[in-house]
Amino acid sequence: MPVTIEDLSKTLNLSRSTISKALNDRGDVSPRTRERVLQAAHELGYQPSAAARNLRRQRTDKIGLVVNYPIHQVSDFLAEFIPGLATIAEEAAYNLILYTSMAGNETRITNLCRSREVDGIIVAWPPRLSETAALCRLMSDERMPHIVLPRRVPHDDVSYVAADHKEGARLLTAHLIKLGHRRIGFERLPEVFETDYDRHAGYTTALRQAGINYDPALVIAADSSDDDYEARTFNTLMALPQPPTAILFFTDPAAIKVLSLAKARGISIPDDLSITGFDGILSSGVTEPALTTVRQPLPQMGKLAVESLLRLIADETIEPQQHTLPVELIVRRSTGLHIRT
Amino acid sequence: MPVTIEDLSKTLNLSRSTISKALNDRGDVSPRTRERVLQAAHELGYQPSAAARNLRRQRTDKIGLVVNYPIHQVSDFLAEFIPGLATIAEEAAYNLILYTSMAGNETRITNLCRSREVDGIIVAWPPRLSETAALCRLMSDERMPHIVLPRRVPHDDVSYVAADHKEGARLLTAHLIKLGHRRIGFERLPEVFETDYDRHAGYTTALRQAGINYDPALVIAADSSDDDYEARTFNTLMALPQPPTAILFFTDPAAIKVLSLAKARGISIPDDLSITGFDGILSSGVTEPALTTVRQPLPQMGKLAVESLLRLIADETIEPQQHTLPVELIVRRSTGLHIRT
DNA sequence: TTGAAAGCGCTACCAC
DNA sequence: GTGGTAGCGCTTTCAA
Repeated sequence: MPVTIEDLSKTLNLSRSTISKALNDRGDVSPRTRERVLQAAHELGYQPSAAARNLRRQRTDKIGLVVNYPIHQVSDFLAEFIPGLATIAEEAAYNLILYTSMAGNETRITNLCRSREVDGIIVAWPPRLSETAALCRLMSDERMPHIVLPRRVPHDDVSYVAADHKEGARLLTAHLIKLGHRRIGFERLPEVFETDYDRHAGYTTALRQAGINYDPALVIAADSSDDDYEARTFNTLMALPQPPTAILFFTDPAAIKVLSLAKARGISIPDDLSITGFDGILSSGVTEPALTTVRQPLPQMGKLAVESLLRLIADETIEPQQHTLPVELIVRRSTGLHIRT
Repeated sequence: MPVTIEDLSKTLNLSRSTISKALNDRGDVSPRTRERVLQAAHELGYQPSAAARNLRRQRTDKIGLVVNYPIHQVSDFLAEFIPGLATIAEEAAYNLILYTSMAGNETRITNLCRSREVDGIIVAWPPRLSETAALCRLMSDERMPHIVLPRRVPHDDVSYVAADHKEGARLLTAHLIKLGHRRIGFERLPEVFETDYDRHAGYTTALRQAGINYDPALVIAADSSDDDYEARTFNTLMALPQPPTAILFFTDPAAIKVLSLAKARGISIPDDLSITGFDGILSSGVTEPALTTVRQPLPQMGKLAVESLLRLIADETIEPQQHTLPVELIVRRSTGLHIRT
């Protein structure tokens, strides 16, 4: 049986309240008493029961990380977020509870809110926009502080931390234009709503700034439920009467797959075709050629998400926390000069 | 304010006990009453308070994942474990709480045990053997069910889930021998105790089976606190009067680093030198040449760890759970024939 | 079949 | 400066 405050009380002939005060530095306790209590607590190995504390204080000092996406598809990203998330949380004496299998399950989220087993929720990779909005409203109704990661939500009252995807796509496109490319393929992934929207906006912005006409034939909407979507994007674009000389893929893994596809077809990268990824995962640096890509500041995003959430927990009347973090263009060997013919 | 059992009680004019029984399918409750309770619970949106439940039942339905290693150094592995861990846990109605910054901190682990905020602990990447043993004894003293991952612990009373590193190293070595290599370099990492020991045993076994003499000069003990240890291993071995024609590195990232080191030095892989990694991370498949390596069944290991821990939680008198899982040799292009001179 | 009451371990209020 | 007491929300005897 663990040592309880009652045991201390008996040992020291002091009331439970006094002991509690001494232990929590609350109220007036004589220095001498404090000392005795601390001493005895240490000797007996007293540690307050988390459950009893939680019940009494009506908070748990835990935050929930709700992963709203097939977990194995995002575990790479998770790995980069977790150090930031967990470190900041623990510095603030909070812990992280992982909830992985509640994708799109409103009931389970509702129950999580109502059971009050966490003080706040980080919603990671929520599904399409309408569902995300519904989820957030639901949590608001339950008065559960929450923040969306890593996606921008275009609603004034929703907190989120995201990367600047518009600028990322703009940087990549501008980089290709500078290399002489004029026909630049672009892969979309509409299901990730604002992320997709922002990237597309960055792409068109770069084209406009360079005075290049937007050609809808060069823009392919992919569907990640299709196992082979990157191949489809690639094939569709290369089958065009005038195929592009460069393609922006939606993710690094997509671009990496295309690397081998191209090799198999005798298309040399970057001599015949430049391609880019997005995210800057570890693998993107070791392929042959290494990928030109854009890196999101995942560790900082994780930190910021927790910091913002803690702020929302501390004061629920605070304004929504909306953060868009800068990205970094990484130029490597998968993009090269386009020689005009 | 959340709906409590008391609210239901008032609404239905039933006692709290009856409601609790109806909700938990316990005791005898008339079907009609049961129905009414369930109905009202649903309508009012009742969800039991986790804290109150935990306090009363003296358990939390949570398991702790204590990461005993600088988190950013293992987050890649963590990512591969987490899907298995979390999925199995959630199927059994448990959740995972992450504790990342308690490396080597016995006090914090003790406190975690005493606060009873988890029902069991998975100790991931514990430090050197003696500390691991101390940690496990400590948890045993606190009667906290626990299991070590992903390392074998050579004590009868400690539960663990590990991969078969001995067989992994044996497979790699035998593969190289079959390719004609006789002088095979081997990198050790003593700090990971049994893992290192087992790998070394696999290496020597393969040599012995092939009738090759063990040459201590070919075995380098690395120190991961040295930022550049793989370069040091590589340089030391290649500076030998008779350098090896193949080297087993301790991890994939180490081998990947050496890939570029070798290229910079004009050493062709695998023509001049064969190298292998260990772990089979994603990147190992996209390098040029791709790495020959050994894959640990991380997802299964995660699953098994949770299953075993749940068993220990359910029945603390059960025998220790010790599991060593088979590994898989992945032959790729970083190893090639050695032509005798 | 239902209900009253005790109590899990803690904190906070209010007397003293 | 200290202690008595109530109560957080639930489950579990035990009695009716």
